[in-house]
Amino acid sequence: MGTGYDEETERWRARFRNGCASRTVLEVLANKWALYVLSALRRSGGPMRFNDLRRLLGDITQKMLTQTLRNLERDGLVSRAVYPTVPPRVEYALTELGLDVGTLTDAVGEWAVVHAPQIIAARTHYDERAAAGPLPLSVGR
Amino acid sequence: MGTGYDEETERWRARFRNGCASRTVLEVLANKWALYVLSALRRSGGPMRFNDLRRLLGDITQKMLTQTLRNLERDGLVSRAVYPTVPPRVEYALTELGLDVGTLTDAVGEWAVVHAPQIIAARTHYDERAAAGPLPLSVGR
DNA sequence: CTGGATCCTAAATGATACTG
DNA sequence: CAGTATCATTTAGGATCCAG
Repeated sequence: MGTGYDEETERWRARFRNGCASRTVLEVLANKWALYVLSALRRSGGPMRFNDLRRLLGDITQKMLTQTLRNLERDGLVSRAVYPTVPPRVEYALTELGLDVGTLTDAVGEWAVVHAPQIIAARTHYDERAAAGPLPLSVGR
Repeated sequence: MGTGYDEETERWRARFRNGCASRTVLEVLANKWALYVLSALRRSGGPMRFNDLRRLLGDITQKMLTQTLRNLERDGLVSRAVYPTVPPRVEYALTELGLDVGTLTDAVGEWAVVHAPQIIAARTHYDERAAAGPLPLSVGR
């Protein structure tokens, strides 16, 4: 027994049932701080220490910075170098993969500067209509 | 009194303090189902009814499909047309903006098919090392 | 200086039952 | 058919304190 879908459709469905590559990438980037940490490391052009990042990012807590850096390290975008001096010195830098993801975030950024305003506008418009009470009956277009 | 950063750095910090456009876009796309719903509507090339989407997506619940569609509609990516027949008939389709976001998700997809395997590999490698116990002392590299 | 450990709140997701 | 409402569970994010 099949599912009632043709083979091409089945392939399309299978693609996201077992983990879609696009979503893996989006999950890496879409948490609250990842983009900013990557951007900071990119801007510096070299390694940055923990507290330099912390100060630059301003209102990130230690915990979230640690967590974000750990995730980026785990995903291979950031490298972590520990110098066992006292006081300790830890430097974070982009890996090749982390550098490469910059081409993608640039693409996102370019699309965003053009279209994010439209999204915001649509959102505002939608919220205003919703606040005005239930629609009379949106028939067709 | 300033913050101790130069003007260019201050501009960089300000950019994400009050809402970064890239993050707005990522937040729209990075929930569990948005990408798949957009992809389904794109594939169909025309409007789709609620239960057609539901069946095609397979294991999405009614609630999550409704929620995802509402958000996409609110953000201006999807349009909703209600035909007050009985039983009711509701059709969802991509707006121009929703169609346009396809160029972005394509870019994400292309980067992803090349690099997601590297991310997965890095992750596995990291987890294996972590499971092997605390590292002896990672000096430098 | 770096960051681990804990406790807490809020948000996302999901299961289930009900309705015009 | 296309939802809404409710409750439970999971995950993300954050505040605070402590330690090598």
